[in-house]
Amino acid sequence: MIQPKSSRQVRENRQGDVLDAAAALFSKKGYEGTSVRDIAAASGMLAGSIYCHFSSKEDVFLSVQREGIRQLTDAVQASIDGIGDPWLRLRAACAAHTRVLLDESNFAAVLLHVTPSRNLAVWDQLVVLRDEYESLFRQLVDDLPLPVGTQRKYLRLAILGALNWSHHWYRPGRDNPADIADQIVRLFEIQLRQPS
Amino acid sequence: MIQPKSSRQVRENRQGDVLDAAAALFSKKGYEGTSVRDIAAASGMLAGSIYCHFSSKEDVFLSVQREGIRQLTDAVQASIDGIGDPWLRLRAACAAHTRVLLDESNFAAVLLHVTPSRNLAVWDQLVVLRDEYESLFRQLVDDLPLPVGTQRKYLRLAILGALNWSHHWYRPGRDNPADIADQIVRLFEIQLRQPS
DNA sequence: ATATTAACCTAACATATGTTTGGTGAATTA
DNA sequence: TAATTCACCAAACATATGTTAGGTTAATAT
Repeated sequence: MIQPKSSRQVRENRQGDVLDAAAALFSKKGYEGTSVRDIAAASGMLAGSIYCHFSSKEDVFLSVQREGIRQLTDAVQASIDGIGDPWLRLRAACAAHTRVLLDESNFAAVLLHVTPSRNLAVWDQLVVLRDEYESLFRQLVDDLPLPVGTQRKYLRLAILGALNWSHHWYRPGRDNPADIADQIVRLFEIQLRQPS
Repeated sequence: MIQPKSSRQVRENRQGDVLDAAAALFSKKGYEGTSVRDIAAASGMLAGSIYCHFSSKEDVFLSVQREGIRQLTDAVQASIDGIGDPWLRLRAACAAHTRVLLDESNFAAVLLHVTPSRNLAVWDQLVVLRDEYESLFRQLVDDLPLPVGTQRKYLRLAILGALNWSHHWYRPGRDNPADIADQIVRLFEIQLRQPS
């Protein structure tokens, strides 16, 4: 027998359905390119029903972004847990970041690649969210033993940029997220790793 | 005396005005976020008049992209002209690429950062254009003397990714495009460079 | 059994969208 | 000077948009 769901379970799942659908659509068609009717249809309801769960289209978008941050943060923090060597920590974090971005969900893809018109009210909140997440990597890079004078800021931005850009050329099956991250970090690591 | 313009000159300038306005708007608000009326207003005309110069909104978009490619290609090719050392050639090319992307025009920014819904008819043409441009960098990276086993594909993608991503954090005045490119390329170059 | 809740639908609202049609007026050509 | 061209406007078209108001239905609580 199909499990009967309580109404609260149903409600929560439906919220999740909407977010899943929204993440997929935002990721594929952008913010303005996705209509509330698109999202509703993809979650098996009609446009107006969305407003039972979210107060506006912007609200849906913001929720998707928050979920993206959550997934990335959780994955990165779990990946470095118990690892001591600074370069290995960075490599693990980058692999997790890339895995979530490329494979696991559309939420991270929306967070990193979908930029709605800057005049949205949510804009400021998004910047804060992203900065918080980036500070994770700031810490990881700061912990690296590097030659004096190495510009850690550019190192951090270059690594994250190179990884994030993989979203544009990644093809599932042909490439592998963990490989991509490893290969890219190595390009920086080989040169900069200090003999210990 | 202000030079009197022939009607053909006027027409061409107006076409250019429309493209400038479109590039600025596409870059700021995305493809779907920009309306034909927006573009028209920013070029001092009404929506319908756009169709005197372009056959559709997609056509405007494609023209912006083509101009972006043209600017990037010209700048990069001019920048490496006469330079022999492979690493210096790469550095020059990256500086030119970054300069055009960040400072000189919105056209390159649209080309690299604005992705309309994939079901646009122009999509295939865009991919071809971008691939052509990227092959310039493929050549530059192939010409580098590198330690055996270095994955040139990832090196190329990492460099371009890191540079392109600068568009997300670049702030005019605080950073400098040429510096950004130089600092980033140096991160790869310092020890990958072979003693000659 | 009754009252209440809340997820969802139906239908509409005001506005925005890409595009077309036919006209105007100034510049170019003959 | 008369004819022609062409950039542009005015107005409309069909459709799509975000959002709201009110009704329906099934599950929950009393």
